Amino acid sequence: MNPPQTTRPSTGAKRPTYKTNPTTGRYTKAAQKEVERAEARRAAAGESVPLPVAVDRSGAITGLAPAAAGQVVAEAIGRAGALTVDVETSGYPVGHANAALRTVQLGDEHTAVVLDPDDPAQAQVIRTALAAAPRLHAHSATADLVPLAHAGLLDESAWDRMYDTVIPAKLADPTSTGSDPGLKQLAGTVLADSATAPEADKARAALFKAHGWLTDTKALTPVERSGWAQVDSTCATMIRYAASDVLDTAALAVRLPQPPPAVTERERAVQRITARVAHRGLRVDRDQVTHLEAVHTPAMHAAAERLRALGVESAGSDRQLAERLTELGVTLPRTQPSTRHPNGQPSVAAGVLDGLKGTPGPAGDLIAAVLDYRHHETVLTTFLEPYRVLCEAGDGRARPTVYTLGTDTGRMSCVRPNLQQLPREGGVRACITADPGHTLVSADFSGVEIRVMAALSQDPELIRQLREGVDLHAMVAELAFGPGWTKANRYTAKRGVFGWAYGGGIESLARQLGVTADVMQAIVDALRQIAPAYVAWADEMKRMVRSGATQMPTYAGRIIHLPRDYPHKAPNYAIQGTARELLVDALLAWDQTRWGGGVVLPVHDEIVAMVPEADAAFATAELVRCMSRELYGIQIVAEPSEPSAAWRDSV
DNA sequence: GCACCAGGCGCG
DNA sequence: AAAGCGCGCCTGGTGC
Repeated sequence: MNPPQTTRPSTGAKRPTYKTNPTTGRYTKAAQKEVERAEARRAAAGESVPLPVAVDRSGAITGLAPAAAGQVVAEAIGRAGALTVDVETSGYPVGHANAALRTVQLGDEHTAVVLDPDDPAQAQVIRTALAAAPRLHAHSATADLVPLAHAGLLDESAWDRMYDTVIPAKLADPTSTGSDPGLKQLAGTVLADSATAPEADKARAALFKAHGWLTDTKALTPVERSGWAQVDSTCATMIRYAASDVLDTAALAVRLPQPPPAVTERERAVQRITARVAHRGLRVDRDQVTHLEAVHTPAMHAAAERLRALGVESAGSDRQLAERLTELGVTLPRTQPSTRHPNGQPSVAAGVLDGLKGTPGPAGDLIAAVLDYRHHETVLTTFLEPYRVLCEAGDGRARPTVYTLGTDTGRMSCVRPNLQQLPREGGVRACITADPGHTLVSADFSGVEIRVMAALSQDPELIRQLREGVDLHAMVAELAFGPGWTKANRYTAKRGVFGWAYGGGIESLARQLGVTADVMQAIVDALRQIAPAYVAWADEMKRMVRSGATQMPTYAGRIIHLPRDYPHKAPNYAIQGTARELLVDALLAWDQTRWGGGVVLPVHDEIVAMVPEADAAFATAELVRCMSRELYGIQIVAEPSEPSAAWRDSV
């Protein structure tokens, strides 16, 4: 093994020459400032050390030859029996023109080696180490494995060996790990004083600030503004920052409480399945994006014009809107009090405005215009524009990351882009398409919440209704509104039942539903009469939390951590968390079919999967089979959608 | 000019 | 005492 090189001072860029005053020979004021700024930047960056380097927990940096780096990594694998991996990128998503893998960090909790993947010798070290490690650790592994796979440094089979620290972190009681699963916060909470990441991140932030670079970059952030793209990866500050993630992740891997192996394996399996969409992506139909933009853009502008004519200059300003509506004689409710607004602010939310839609005169026109404006604005800015950017700045594919334990109930979440929140109507979903020769099949659980309610509470009446296909919401509507109940009454009853089942108060729900407290009370009385065992079960859940029992095991063995300070949330956590396990089981079952290796997208109670065109009908039937099962004697049922090359509206 | 918050809204 | 639940992303507005 080569002896480690000693750390050496910066060889950085040549210092620029500055203007001096010709008579005095001194720097001008502006030049003086420039000198100071350059000095501050150098100080924030620290010395520069060519990669690869090794970094220990004290932050000491040791320069290495590539072969020696491989040796240090091999020793870490030997010590830990696993390799912790982390990467730094340019901050742009894979597929984007500016996407780049900048450094790769490998090691254990004692030593992290920072490598430059652009150097062929170091790339080989990375490849060899990643292939050799019997186990891999990362925190939020998708962010590391996807860029590594795209750089050809590993393949998706690496998931078979990945033990993501997010899994034990999110399975643990959030009061012990903090609600934010981000590594910096988690390391600070779990590792306390021995954490290296929080301080390293502070230094990194100071460096970005000294250069005026952005931390929070978007797809359209100019590359010269992005700190992640611009920063010198060989400066001590970035080396320590990069290394700290490995050091802390490796430490977390051995310190986080380990769930039962069967639970861990189940979570690893579903993470592997949902990671495919992040690796391979789904094709965005640019023509559909263009078509919808051509509809929504002029409509939004027209609505903004109407708003101006009615006295609201800035169409997106809720404050101006509230002011104008008040001038026109409308009384608005107030939002929740906060530190900034101790009395709340006048609320102009859709729920409020919907109830005022019929107001005669300019106020009514104003409300109609703003609801119209908001709709078009949301569709354009939240969905269509980001999709267009994926086509123009990227390769036309959306590669969302699915967080399989994204929420405190255990539900999954989805980011960059969040394909779980696409409008059900209006053709936005059709922007997401299958690859040529393939089709999207999908199915959703029917009435899964009510079925889980019945399963958990074992309410005999709910069970009977589900078996006989009786409409609970219609029964509630009949009891609450009388025999002449309407479809609208049934919808109100449905919202009331779920709202109350999840802990809502009569007054607050009545306000949300736009009914009197008496009507809301009648809905609740009806539910109590129809499903008393369910109501008793919900009460018992809350009582348990109040008495300190906050751990509810699901049928799959995962513990749902009920929020100690909010007993009224317990029934919802139990139901939502149990329904999540049904989704996991369906994904695991789907993975055992012949389409198992393909791209899937879970959407809480729906699964979308890409399959070869010719298989559409059979695959749909199989997907329904994978989603169907029995839960505590209750049939869990799935409803297929028509297969299609583009994701279909859901109504 | 950036980071952060609140309100709002998309989904389940 | 009472509190519908869970998310992610957008804009406007504020504060540094």
